[in-house]
Amino acid sequence: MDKNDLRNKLISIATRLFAERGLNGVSIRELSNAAGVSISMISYHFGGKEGLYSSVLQEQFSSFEHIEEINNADAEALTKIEAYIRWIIVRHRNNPYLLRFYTSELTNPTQFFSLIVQPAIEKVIQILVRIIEEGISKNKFRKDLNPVDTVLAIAGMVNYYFLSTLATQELISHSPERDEVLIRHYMDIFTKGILS
Amino acid sequence: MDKNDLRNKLISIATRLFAERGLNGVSIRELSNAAGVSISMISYHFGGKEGLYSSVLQEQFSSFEHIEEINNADAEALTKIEAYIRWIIVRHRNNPYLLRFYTSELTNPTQFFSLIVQPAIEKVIQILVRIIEEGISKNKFRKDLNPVDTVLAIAGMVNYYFLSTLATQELISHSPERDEVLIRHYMDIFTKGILS
DNA sequence: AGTAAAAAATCGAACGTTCGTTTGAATATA
DNA sequence: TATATTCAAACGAACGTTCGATTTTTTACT
Repeated sequence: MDKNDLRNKLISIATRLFAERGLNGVSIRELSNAAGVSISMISYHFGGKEGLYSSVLQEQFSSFEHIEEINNADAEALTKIEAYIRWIIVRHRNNPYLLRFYTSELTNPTQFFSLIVQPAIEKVIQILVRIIEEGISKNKFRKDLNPVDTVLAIAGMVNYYFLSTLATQELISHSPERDEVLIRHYMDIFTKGILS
Repeated sequence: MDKNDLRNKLISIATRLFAERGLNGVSIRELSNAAGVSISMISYHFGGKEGLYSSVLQEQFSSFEHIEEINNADAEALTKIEAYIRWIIVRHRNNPYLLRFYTSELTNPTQFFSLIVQPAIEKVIQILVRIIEEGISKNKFRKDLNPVDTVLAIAGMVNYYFLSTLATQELISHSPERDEVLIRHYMDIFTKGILS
């Protein structure tokens, strides 16, 4: 088998299993059995169990690299904000790793955080702040808005989506249609609050 | 030592350690060492490691029982909403267990969820929905608001607070003063969106 | 193109460690 | 004296890693 074939296969299997039970909830024996290889392959290809877990996390956060597409669109600030909300919900809805990383299981969580997560968050915040500032400077948004705090208000709505889809599945049924209803509702309330 | 003394001591120590590293990240040897007793005490008093963990979780979610105090206050709907936001932030700020429970580590997470968490969430949502409906019926809020979705928008802001305080500590410094600024900002944006 | 040598990939077994639980004796409390 | 609590020791199971042998793939040379 080609080297990358097995690597990708192990990452794929690990992504599913770690999502369900976390780093310490899955053994390398279960992982290697599911892949049909011996347990030594995980140490060989990833340098150990945590190396495999880090690869999974890294892949999960890599999609944030494409956030800039939102800002490149030739649209008004409010449209960009809605595009961001829709983009992040579609891409990351029901993604357990957005929560897993908060409840750290790594031996050195700080290192992973500063390497992978913090740059991703910083990039998103920066771009959104720029969008808000653009809206203010064009007199579309209220002049007294604090851009950073406003970004936090937007991100709050979106973040709640991950929590609610994961935690309250039996309370509130989620679906693409329900996504749209909530996005419209969020934007509706939010729009009236920030327009000048 | 009195029975309840040791029980409370173990729960106290476990609350701190489990918060940092999760159920599988802490061994009963470390827990019992910290308490200065033998490891068999955990099985004796809690029926095992998961029994201790469940006791910790249960205690963390019990404070939601006091949510009704918010609704009893003789105040307008908008004031109650602000009171809710302040209440939950003050009580649960930086509480890692609000995230830990989402990334399940229990052998039977469904059972704990339906017994402890779901009733707590349902109660909070019900009370907030009632507050929104009250605001609508008194012509304070827009008549076309969907109460449930509006609650989700509010809860989104608050939930984000837990995430951001835990995850972005190095990005955005949090403090009681910062709490107030953000609460004011949230309420400011939100108010303009829901008033009739 | 064919072959031999080198490198990479895989395996199975074994290692030492740590885990949570159990047990029976000892101590404290009523 | 009877009951509840605590202890130290031991148990078997599971864990992640390592190691030498074996197989597969790649490279180098004719």
